[in-house]
Amino acid sequence: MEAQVLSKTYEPGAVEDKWYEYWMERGFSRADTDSTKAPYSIVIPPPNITGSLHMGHALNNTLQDIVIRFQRMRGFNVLWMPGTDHAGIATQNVVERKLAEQGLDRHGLGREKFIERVWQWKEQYGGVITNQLKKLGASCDWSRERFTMDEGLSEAVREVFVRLYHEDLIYKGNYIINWCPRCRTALSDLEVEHDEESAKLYHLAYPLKSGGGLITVVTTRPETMLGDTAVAVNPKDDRYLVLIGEKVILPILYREIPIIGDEHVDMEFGSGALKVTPAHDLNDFEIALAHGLEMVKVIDEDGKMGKEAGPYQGMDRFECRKKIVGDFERDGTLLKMEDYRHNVGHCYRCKTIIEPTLSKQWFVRTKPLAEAAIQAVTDRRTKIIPSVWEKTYFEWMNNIRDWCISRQIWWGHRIPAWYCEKCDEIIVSKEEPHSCSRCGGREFRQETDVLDTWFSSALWPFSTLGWPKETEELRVFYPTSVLITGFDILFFWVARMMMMGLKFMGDVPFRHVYIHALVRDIQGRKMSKSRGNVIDPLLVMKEYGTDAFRFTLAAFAAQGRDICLSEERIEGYRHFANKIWNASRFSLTNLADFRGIAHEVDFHEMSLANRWILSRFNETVREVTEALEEYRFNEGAQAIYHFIWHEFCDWFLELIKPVLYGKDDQQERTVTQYVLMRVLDGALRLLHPFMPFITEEIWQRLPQEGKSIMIADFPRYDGGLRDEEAIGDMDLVMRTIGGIRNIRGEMDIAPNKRLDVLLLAEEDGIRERLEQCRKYVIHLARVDRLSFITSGQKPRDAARAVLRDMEILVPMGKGLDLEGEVRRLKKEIHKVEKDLEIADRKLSNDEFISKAPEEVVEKVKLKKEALLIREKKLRESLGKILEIQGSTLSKGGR
RNA sequence: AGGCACGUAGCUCAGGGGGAGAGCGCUACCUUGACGCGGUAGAAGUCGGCGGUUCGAAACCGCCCGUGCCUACCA
Repeated sequence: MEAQVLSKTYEPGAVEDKWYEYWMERGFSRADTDSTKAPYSIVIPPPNITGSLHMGHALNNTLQDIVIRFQRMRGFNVLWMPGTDHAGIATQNVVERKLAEQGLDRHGLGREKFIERVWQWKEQYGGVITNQLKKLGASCDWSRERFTMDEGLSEAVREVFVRLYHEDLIYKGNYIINWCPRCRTALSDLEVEHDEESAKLYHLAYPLKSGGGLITVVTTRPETMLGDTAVAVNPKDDRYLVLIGEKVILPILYREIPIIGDEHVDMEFGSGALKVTPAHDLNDFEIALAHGLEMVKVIDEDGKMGKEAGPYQGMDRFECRKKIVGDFERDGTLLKMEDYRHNVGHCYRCKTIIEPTLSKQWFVRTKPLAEAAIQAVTDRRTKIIPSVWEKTYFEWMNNIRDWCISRQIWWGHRIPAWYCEKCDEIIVSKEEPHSCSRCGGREFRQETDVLDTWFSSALWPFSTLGWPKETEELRVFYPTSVLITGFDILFFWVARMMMMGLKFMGDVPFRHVYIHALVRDIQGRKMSKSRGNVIDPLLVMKEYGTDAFRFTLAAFAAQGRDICLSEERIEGYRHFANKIWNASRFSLTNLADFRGIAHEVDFHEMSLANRWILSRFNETVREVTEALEEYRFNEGAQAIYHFIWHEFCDWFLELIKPVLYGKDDQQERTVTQYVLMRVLDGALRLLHPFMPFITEEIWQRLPQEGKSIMIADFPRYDGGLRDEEAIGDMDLVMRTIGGIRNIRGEMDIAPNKRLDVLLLAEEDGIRERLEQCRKYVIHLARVDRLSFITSGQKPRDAARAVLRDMEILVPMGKGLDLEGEVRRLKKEIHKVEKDLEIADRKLSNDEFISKAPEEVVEKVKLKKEALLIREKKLRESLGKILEIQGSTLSKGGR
């Protein structure tokens, strides 16, 4: 017998890289456009090239890999399309910071040189995250890896831009946008984070032009008063009605501005009079448009006061605020200052306070695109899972606003628009134009703005497949099967892919959208570097093994919104991996001399243990398959966990040990080896999507011919293996053994002491069934002699366990702990009585009898009968014990 | 301000209209020839509170309390 040499514990570090390389070298994850198999595809949410693997990536990609491996094993032609995102602002910031360390800045370098530097940086560090994904086991088709700025994708971006522009779905316009003075770029609404902050609410008095009156306005940003071009009041407001049409003298600058009536003004808030600063507030901007007001920009791109700011020119906006407040105070026109909490917008990248600013930007007209995207989800061409997110999706889509897509940075897709040097005509085309369509001029300057990073991301599901070319990839793999992502980018990304996919492909980009939770720390906080609460997935993988980590993520994936990762859980699943390892070690040792079976064995001829485990395995196949089909990762994980540990290891392996060790029945031994082999192999396959590495490591040692478990068939449910009788008989065995063990525990009997056990089973068939599996009971409960008795033969001095269909007695002689036994029996009687009470209450309720479904009533009746029998037996037993106790006492035994 | 989640054993969390579950932790015992990263047994919860629907609610509905998140142009 050649012994397999396996170490006593599973060491993940030693095998993970080896198998990943093996898979990749042999191209097991490669998709094939010529395949006759049905296609199954997922596009990865492309991580930023600046990124390094965090918990969110780990969860997201683990779930994708589980689905991908599952579907691949089920026989689909699988494509998992990988790639990375150029991450405009983020990447530019990183490189700028690096330059700053060398005392350089991008302006000194110039645009071209700077972009060159970014590409260099990308070559050097951009692959970090993809290597980390490989560590995680992600079975992407790396031969197709794409980057949002590579040539093909850039062409797709230009194509889309040009087509949208010519359909008037992209326009350039003056608008108030979110400006980050530090990044010096416009941001979309989504890129602004709102946080509640403490501030002051200033009450400022503006003098009326006609005579000595004053009107009070209220603001949190006094410095913007320099750009005020009106004061607005609600036309329904009696206090101010007469003032509408009057003029106000703007303090400090002494500009005349009108008092206007506008219904948007809230009469309840502050004084009910609103200072209108169209160039620095969205709301004011809209009022100004409606009333044809002037728009005066007083804050510049760098956050400093501009030339319209009069005496404050050149000051930082917050310094200016202090100064102006001081000036008002001095003049006695600062009427009040109160504490106030309100939301302030911050740049999502650098946390600088956003300055709403009037600016000329490029926009996508989103409403026409959104209609189709709403329709596609309404009629379920794309299904959002879990469906609660549909509501959020609709809410946003229905209230969508035009999308500001231009960014004043350098790293990104430069907008394909050119301005004629002679007449300023805008020409939008994929390549630089030859001559101006209006004046025939031949000199052009290209638009300097680049596109929002999410613009190229929106095209990802088809641009990565080769669009605008008509490729085989598009034909086979579009629409993709599912998109798996966190809810934090539902609007940023999912919604926009829906719009673009429908617009340019004429079909939804994915059939399903599965939204998973975000990973938070143990206090439920979002993990972030600044909070210092990050758990580094790479360290976790190193310490506990990738498989244990992946399994933990899958097991946690149920929660709606949050996953608070606990290291104890990961440790628990490391133990699970080790358990699998050792069960396999045991199995392999005992399979060493297995040479296969001569001919197929009839399932119904097999031993109880064999039929039972095959039947249970089969059920587990069904559970795991159904769970994964519906993205219920935690349920799949739990089903396979329970099967392997608590059925395969706890019971099956223990049950078959005598068979494997014994030499007498070679036929049963061979069949059992066969079943062991089959179930172990099947369990590994079921587990493979969750734990790819350990399953491969073990599977390769099994006597089989396959190249890799990764491309082996996923087990299929087999109706022929369903065996209710085996399940029922094993239940009897397990309860009997449990009863004996319980007595052992309660009576404090040493585990290795062999017992004489008496079974009283008078019900029909129970005794016969138990007779057939007595060997299991004898072995696992460490029984010396197992005898069946009738109720007349009950010994007095026995510890007993009363089950619903039998009694287990262990004669104890003098060793019987009378008091302990009395206590235990009383406790059980109490429990039974309580259950009886509940059953009685139900059965004596006429309405229950008449209204509850028949099977429920029947169930309660049966239960009551069983309880009554059990109660009777327990009382009998108690009586016996008390009798002994009484006689012992009367003999003066105490 | 609106909206959406969540509140179940000491901890982390499943489940979900008819007998309260798992893992970890805890207690006791066990080096039984795969595994002490193990085994066996055990203790432990008025399923956030109050109402309602129902024959029956931990689950469905309403309100309240607590927590978290998302959306929003109240200066």
